[in-house]
Amino acid sequence: MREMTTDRTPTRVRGSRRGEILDAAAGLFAARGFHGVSIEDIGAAVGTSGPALYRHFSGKEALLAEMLLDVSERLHTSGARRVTEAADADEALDSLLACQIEFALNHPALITVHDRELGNVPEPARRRIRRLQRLYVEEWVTVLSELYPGRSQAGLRAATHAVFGLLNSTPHSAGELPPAVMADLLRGMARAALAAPEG
Amino acid sequence: MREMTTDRTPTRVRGSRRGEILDAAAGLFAARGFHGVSIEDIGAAVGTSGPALYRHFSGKEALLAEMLLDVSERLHTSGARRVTEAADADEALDSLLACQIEFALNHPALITVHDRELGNVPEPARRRIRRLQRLYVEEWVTVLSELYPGRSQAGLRAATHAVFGLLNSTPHSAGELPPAVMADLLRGMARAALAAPEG
DNA sequence: GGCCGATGTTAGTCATCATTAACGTTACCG
DNA sequence: CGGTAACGTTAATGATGACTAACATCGGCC
Repeated sequence: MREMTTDRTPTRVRGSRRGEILDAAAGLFAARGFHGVSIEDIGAAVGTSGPALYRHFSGKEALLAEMLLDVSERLHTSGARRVTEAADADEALDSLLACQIEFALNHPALITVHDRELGNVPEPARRRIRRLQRLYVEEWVTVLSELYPGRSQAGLRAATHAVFGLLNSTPHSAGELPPAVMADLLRGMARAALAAPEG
Repeated sequence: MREMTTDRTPTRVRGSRRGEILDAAAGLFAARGFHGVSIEDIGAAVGTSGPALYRHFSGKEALLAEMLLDVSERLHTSGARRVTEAADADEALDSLLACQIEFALNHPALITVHDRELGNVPEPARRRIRRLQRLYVEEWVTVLSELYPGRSQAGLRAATHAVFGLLNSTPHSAGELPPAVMADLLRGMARAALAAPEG
């Protein structure tokens, strides 16, 4: 989004290296935490050694920033798109659930890093990520307000965070259940949890 | 539990410093991650500077180990006690929920560290912590098996992890709701989520 | 009053690590 | 061909950080 690559394949495949690095870093960050992973580790994970990373990112923090920004953007925009396409609030909630579950099941490392490492992103990018996260939560709260009128915004916001926690539990119970079954289980639990009476 | 302190106050109050250090470290680890916090940081947080810690713990990892071991033990034993005291499975689940919610609301930092930093605990202690965590999950699964017969163990295990994620979301939505209201909300959501049909 | 144990302090020491420098290599493009 | 852009490589360099050493302090207890 910042780069001027001419889109002609520069030597090998397009931006393959960049993506490869981001993927490897996500896995490592999820497993050991941002400060528990060295530049060398990341390089080794993609078959290059250490400082080669600086050809693709300006630094370790920049790498993390891009990763989190990308996740926040994907969640927010795909959520927003599917919500506007939905016929009613109930369908919108289905879409939001489907998005989040699909993402959590397919990219557990990104989900993990996304809600752990915001604190390590330097300030210019941090604010943007926070903003996207806030917008994403507000999408949920808006849909839920329509679906369950009479519940307070604060309560719905807390409920939304709780459901995120529920759905993002996926990295902790990895592989115990086939993905499709897991998805159904999570959807059912989330729907029931949201429908629970407030007090 | 390992120390031979004679229980006569050694200079000031009993083990005050030890506990103080563990509390401060928990907050810091939760906020910045194990590797993002230096021994100096922890010392500064309790008013001493740096290496004073080594009078109380053999090292940074030992400190973390003790912290996680303590949390795992508290969750497991308090859970186990309240379950055996319960009249039936429904009451047992109430107790488990109450324990977990109380802990999550009162010690958000410990909860956060507990499910993030196991990987940084050195091997002798790690196995013990894992064992306690497994036992704790099995307590839940046992109660749930009795309450919802016909559901698979694997499904109930995944559901349990999901509920932990839901309840432990508390650190993310801190202070939006008064604790008592939050507790009721979480209890209601967790109960509903667990009661949701499997598919 | 002098020893001791608990608890600190400040100055090393030795690793690790992010980042930079200086120096190839390859492949395409004119 | 010669240039150049993308991509790597191996050595510094400079911080930071865990841990150790050597040296106080201070409250009780004989």
